[in-house]
Amino acid sequence: MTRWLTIEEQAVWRAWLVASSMMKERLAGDLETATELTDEEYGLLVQLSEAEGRRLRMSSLAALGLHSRSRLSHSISRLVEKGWVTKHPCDTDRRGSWAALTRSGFEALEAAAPIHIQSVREHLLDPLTPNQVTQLGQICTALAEHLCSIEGADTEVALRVMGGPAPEPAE
Amino acid sequence: MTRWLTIEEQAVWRAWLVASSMMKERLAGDLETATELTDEEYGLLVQLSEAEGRRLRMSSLAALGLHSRSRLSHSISRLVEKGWVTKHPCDTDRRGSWAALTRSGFEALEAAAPIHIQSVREHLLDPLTPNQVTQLGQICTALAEHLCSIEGADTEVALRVMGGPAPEPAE
DNA sequence: GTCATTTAGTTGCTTATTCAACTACTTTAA
DNA sequence: TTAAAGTAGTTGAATAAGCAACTAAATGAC
Repeated sequence: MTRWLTIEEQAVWRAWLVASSMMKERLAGDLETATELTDEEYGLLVQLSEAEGRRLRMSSLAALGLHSRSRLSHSISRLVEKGWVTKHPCDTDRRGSWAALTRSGFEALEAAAPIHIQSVREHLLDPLTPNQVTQLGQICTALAEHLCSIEGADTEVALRVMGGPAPEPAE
Repeated sequence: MTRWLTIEEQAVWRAWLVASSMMKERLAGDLETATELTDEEYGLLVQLSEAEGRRLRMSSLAALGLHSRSRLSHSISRLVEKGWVTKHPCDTDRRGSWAALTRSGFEALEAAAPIHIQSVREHLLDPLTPNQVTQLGQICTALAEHLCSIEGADTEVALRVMGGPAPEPAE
C-alpha cells in the first residue's frame, strides 16, 4: 500500500520543485542574456579553469556528472569551434584526450563570472536569512550525500567540483 | 567591483546545485525505469488530472511554467499519439483548444504515482530530519516567492500547481 | 604472447527542444 | 465598421540531446 504524502510533505516537495526549477532557469537566463556563454558552457569552462593546468581528460570531465559521455563529446566539439577549448592527445594513454581551456575561453569565463556570482547572490543567498543559508547548506549537503551514496559517487568530488562559480579573478 | 562568494557561500551554492541536479535526475530515472511515463509526461498528466474536468486550455498549461508554448504543442501532440490525452476545440474562444486526460492517461498516471511518491520520500524526505524538512519547506517557499515576484508570476499558483505528486488514488 | 574484457572516446541516427514565422481569432478603439 | 494590436496555438527548420554501434588502446588471465 502506498503511503501518500501528507499535505505538509506535499508542500515541501512542491516548494523544492518550484524553487529548484525556477532557480535553474533564472540563473541560466541571467547568464545567457548578459554574457556570451550559456549555462552549460559556463559549467564546462569552470571545470576546466579550476583544473590543474586548466585542462581535463574527457573522462574526468564526464565523471563530474555534468554530462553523458556522448553529450560531452558533442559539447566540447562546439566549444572547440568557438575557440574556447582545444583538444590534444594524452601521451600516457593513447586512447585518451585532453580538453584544455584557451586564453579566449578563460577571458569569456572571467567576463561572465561576476554576472553569475551576482545572480547567485540575488536569487539564492539574499532572499534568505543568514540562518537559512546555513540550514540550506546542511540540508543540500545531506541530500547530495544520500544521492551520491546511492549511485556510488564520491560526495567530496561532487561537491568540490560541480558547477562552480568562478575562475580566480586573477591568474 | 565584484563581491565574490565566501568559502561558505560557495559551499552552500554548490551543495544546492549538486543536490538539485542530482535529485532531478534521480527522480526522473526512477520514474522512467519503473513506469511507462517520462518525468515530463508525468508532470503534464498530473496537471491535467488535477484540473477541473481533467482538462486544461493549452495556454493555462503553458502558464504553469513547465514549458514554452511551442514545446507544449509538440509534447501534447506526442501524448495524443500515445492515447493519453485528447484535444478538442474551445467554444468560447475559437482560437483556443482544450487538452483532456483520457481514461488510459489517467490509468498510466495512477500506476506511476506510487513509484513517484516513494521516490520523493526516499530521496528528499527520508534523508532529512523532521526539522530539516520543515526548514527546507520554508526556505524553498521563500526562494519561490522571490523568483515569482521577479517575473511577475503568482507564487500561490506556482506552488499549488507545479509538478504535483499524484492524482487522487480513487475517483 | 594471445585472446577476452574493459576503458576512452567518437560518430551517426533518432528524437526532442528552441526559435521565428505563421494562421486564425479576439479585442480595442476611432 | 474597420483597422490595429494583441492573444491562442501550430508549424517547420535549425540546434541539441540521447542511444547504440563503433574504433582503438589498455588491462588481465592464462
